[in-house]
Amino acid sequence: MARRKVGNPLAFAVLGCLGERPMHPYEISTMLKARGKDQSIKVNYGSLYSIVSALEKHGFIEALETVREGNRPERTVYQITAAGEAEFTDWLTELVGTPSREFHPLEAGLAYLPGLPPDRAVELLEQRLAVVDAEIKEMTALHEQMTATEFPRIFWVESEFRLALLEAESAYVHQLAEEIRTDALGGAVYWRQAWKLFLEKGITPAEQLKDPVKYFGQEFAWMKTIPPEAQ
Amino acid sequence: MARRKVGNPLAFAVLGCLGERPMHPYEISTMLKARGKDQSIKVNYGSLYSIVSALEKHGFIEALETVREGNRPERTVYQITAAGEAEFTDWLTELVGTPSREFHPLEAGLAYLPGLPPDRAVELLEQRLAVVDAEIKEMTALHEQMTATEFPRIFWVESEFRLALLEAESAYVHQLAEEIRTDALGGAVYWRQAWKLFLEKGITPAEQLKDPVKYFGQEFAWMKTIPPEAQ
DNA sequence: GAGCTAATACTCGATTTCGAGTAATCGAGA
DNA sequence: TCTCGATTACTCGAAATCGAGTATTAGCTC
Repeated sequence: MARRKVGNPLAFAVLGCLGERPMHPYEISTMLKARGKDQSIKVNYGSLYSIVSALEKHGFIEALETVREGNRPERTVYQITAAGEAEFTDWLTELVGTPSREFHPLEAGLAYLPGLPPDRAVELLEQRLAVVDAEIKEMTALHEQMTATEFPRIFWVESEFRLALLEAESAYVHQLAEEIRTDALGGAVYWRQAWKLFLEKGITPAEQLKDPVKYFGQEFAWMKTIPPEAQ
Repeated sequence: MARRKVGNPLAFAVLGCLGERPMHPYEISTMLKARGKDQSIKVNYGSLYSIVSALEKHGFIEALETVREGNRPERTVYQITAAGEAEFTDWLTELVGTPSREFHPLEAGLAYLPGLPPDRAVELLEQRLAVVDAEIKEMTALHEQMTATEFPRIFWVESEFRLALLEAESAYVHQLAEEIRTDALGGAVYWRQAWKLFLEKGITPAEQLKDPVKYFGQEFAWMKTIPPEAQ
């Protein structure tokens, strides 16, 4: 069984909403948007109704009443149960107190970076930087505005945290692009040469690995000694 | 239809592996582990066979041969197709060049931080810090070791990037915990008071919101003016 | 009062996902 | 040579996921 009976982060947001007062699913979705919680939690509205059912099935929420206004579809109003409140607190405790292994897509990309020619890699890293830096600028402006209107920081720490991560990403990517461009990155020369051999002479990476000394010089003799399980 | 015909990051890793030479699924899984790619890409071995089938169905890989060694189960060896190579390069290009909105679990937690008493929040943030800082230390040591053995940096940039993110997380969480502890965080005083009222007098947050001036003083009059759609 | 757009309030089912299970074989030690 | 745990290699189905679609109504304009 999964660690949580209902594991989708949207379920966490639903419990958070219903902790305030009873609501019907559609109201929950508008509330989440209005509060900007959809900026910090991935809210997929297609999953909302399945998640509400799952929460009800496991006794975290219960139907309070079913109302009909005019000729509109029926709306079931749900309220949180004691078990639901406990689940929410437990979940919140876990989210704050326990780091969980995240896999950033850029990590996956970097793990296969030699799969692109170095110049192309630099180009793409710079393309990413443009978008990331624009977002940093936008968020910074928003934060300044919230500070100016004295909207208490406790209500937007999640946004501050996101900004901190974006700034770290920007700084790292900036530095990496620079180091590739100037061949200051260890292995960059070899990387450049491997792509040159492939593009100009059609020598595939597999062939290159068979005789690294021939293609890259004596200092790459070690490559033969290391089996395919490099690293 | 989804952006990618096979969207699981593991499919990206499978294409990356088969780009090197033909392999059978189980060999792919051991290769990914041996290369440490499972550190940068979420590899769920339960999904491996479904993903390989999906890749084959869409023409990104094809069965090369089916071999049987001794009485072992049959193993189908797959090779990448031209379409598969194109898909891999396109995917890699996207991973490197285009930021995608990530939802860090801590962001979700911070968005509901007032749901915990301030002192408990500090406690949990510090608990997280202990784990994160231990990991930072471990990774730093590993990086030093790789530098010492002259293992080229280009082969571990993904690890450097992860370290950069962890360091940013640590710095932010450290600062936040400190600011809550010292009430330097905007709104922290109100947050503390709200929990005190609730724990000592049983006044629920909902009741408090109805008459903020009474509970928090004149400077919180604005809270009444802002409807539930705060922020 | 006709027509249009935006908002409201869901529903559906094709895929995808993944944990847990299975079963064979290998190798090390007793 | 017997056993037992580790490794090899894969299967299955229950549950989750999510985009895309639908139908109604409110409110606005002309």
